[in-house]
Amino acid sequence: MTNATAMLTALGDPTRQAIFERLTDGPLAVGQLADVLPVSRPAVSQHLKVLKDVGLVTDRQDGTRRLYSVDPDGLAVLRAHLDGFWERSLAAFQQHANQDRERPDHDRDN
Amino acid sequence: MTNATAMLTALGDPTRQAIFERLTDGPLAVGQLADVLPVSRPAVSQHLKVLKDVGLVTDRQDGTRRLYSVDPDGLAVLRAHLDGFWERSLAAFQQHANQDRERPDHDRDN
DNA sequence: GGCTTCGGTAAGTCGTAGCTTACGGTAAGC
DNA sequence: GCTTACCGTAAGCTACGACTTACCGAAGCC
Repeated sequence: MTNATAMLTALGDPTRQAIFERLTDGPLAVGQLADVLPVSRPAVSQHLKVLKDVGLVTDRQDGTRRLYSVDPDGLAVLRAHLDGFWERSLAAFQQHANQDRERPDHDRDN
Repeated sequence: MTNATAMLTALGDPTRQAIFERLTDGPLAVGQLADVLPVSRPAVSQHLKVLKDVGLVTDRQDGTRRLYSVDPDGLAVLRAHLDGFWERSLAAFQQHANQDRERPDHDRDN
């Protein structure tokens, strides 16, 4: 399982999506996230661990608090993977279109 | 739950990731996918239904078979959502950097 | 009309992911 | 030192989702 697929799996959970989306607006502490989200603080902490393990967020100490932010590098990896999907599907589509043009009689494709 | 978040949730499952990735190389029938993947044909069928419901794939009849392909429009929506993450996190990062420059004596903000 | 291929759906099992409460540990403030 | 604020981890419960087998329908082929 590559990094990008692990990131996709991590972002599969709606709560983690919400956490990550909040972090895109700027760094937040665990308690701040728990105040906004409909889950307990330990739950947020566990989700952050998952996001951190796959490289989507980073954490830094700030006194007694711990600030989490999105990791631009991790997000870049995920975007690159999606771009790969895009290019390959586009290429496959074009090839399919060409095959249709070469065989205009073709078959039933609806 | 917007379309993009639903797509992310759908792609959270590794098997669905594998299915989707195969489809980026071109259209495939259910049986063809099941032959390659380590799960049964009904399982593939169920996963395809999920991917179809969120708009990531489309299906078309081909005789007794049913061909599935990635939906470029759906994939575009997902990419746009990721781009939103990217831009917002970048903006937040720049703002944070500016704040640090304005107050080099370090801070405690809130 | 049979027969085969292909695929969607129903029903049921089982593992695990997500959540909670409870606890311990560290840093700041008095 | 004591207390408070903040957070991570352990333990345990529960719900859900991914999978299987079994069944049935639809489209081609003889």
